[in-house]
Amino acid sequence: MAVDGGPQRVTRRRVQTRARLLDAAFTVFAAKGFGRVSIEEVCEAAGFSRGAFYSNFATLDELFFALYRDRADLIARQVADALAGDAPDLDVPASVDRVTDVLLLDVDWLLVKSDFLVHAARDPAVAEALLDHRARLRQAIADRLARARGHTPIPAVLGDVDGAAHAVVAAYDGVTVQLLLDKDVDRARAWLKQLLTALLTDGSTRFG
Amino acid sequence: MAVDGGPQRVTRRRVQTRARLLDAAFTVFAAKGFGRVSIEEVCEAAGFSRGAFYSNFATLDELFFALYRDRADLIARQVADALAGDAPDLDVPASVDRVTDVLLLDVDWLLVKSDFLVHAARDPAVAEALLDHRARLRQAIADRLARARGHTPIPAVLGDVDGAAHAVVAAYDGVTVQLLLDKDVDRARAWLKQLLTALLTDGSTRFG
DNA sequence: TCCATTCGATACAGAAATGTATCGGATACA
DNA sequence: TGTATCCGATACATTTCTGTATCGAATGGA
Repeated sequence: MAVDGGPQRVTRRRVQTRARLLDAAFTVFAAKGFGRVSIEEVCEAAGFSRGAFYSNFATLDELFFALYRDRADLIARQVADALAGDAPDLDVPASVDRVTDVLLLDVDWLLVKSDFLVHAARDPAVAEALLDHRARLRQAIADRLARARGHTPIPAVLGDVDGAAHAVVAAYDGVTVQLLLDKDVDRARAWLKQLLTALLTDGSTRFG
Repeated sequence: MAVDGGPQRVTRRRVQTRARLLDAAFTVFAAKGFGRVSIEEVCEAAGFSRGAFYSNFATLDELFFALYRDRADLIARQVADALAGDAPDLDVPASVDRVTDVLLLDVDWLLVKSDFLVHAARDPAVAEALLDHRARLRQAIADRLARARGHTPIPAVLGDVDGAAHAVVAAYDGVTVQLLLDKDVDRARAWLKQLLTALLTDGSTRFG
């Protein structure tokens, strides 16, 4: 029943069951959307009965939260890794390429993440968790930008590196929206790179 | 039953019933999210029985689509009006202020719009409608930017005015995401203005 | 291997949502 | 005003989902 205090012995079987439920949920959520999925459907996709579900989670919301946390942590780590490895003298565009590839890798994840967003938008507790994750993501980006200052100065309008990191995330979110509609990953990547370039590098060359 | 061919006489009463259903749906969708709302709840909020609903719509999806179309058209017209009235010699920042105020006016609408986005992301026909609306929005922005060229040149990295309009929409979407989580409209507006300024004006002043 | 504990399947009851068929009152038009 | 048509309320049948209680099987430690 996923009660507080929980089980004393955490069985190996239990861990696998939980993982399979989460994986199945990801697939089903991506395909139909969180709002249109029943507990039964998740169990069926995982090859379990509802008994297994109620033994591991209290509600579908709880499962969704666990699912999001697991995957979001994974992504955040990937981004941090992708950026932390850079030598300080590498220019920002190279990092932009790398982080863009990580962030726009899996459309299914973007779908689930968007579901989670609209879910969080109506539940302050969930919203806080999402804001936390976004803060971690921004931090990884800000750290990278801080190391690059001097090589690639940041536009003054954005303020400091935190402001710039904020802008990067906003660009990412903005490009994501378009990608969700046209499903064109390559275009989205190119477009995100272009946007980030416009935001982070000196745009002294103009036309008009 | 909202069948093809529909009713011969479109009664006055029918028009009002439909409008009241749409208004009630907007309220309920904003509060609970599309995925968690039943036909019954919409009817109750509107003060009708389910008979009224089925007389006007076949499914909740159909109602949602009509709801989105009505409101989105309204917003698009407001944006177009806000921008079209500008004298060509007014600078872009003034337009930025104006369009920002229109776009980030109503958090409830942003909530519903986001629901519609994740809905559209899983239904190509709906996605096309949403892409259409976005194209209209971009057009209004591109038109305004085209008139401003010379006064405020566009960064070369963004390409032409269409690219710049694309960037404006992306920034809008990106800021919307953050707003949905922290619900801070004033901050979102200030932040959007800052982003648009960074994107559209010459960022020659740097720090680092 | 034995056994205490836990895990997940099954069965059941109740609730909620859906869609339809029908009927009385409202509405537009002559 | 009369009347054919339409609109929305009501009642009903059905499906779907949920949550719980119970039980046999699996598991991990002695």
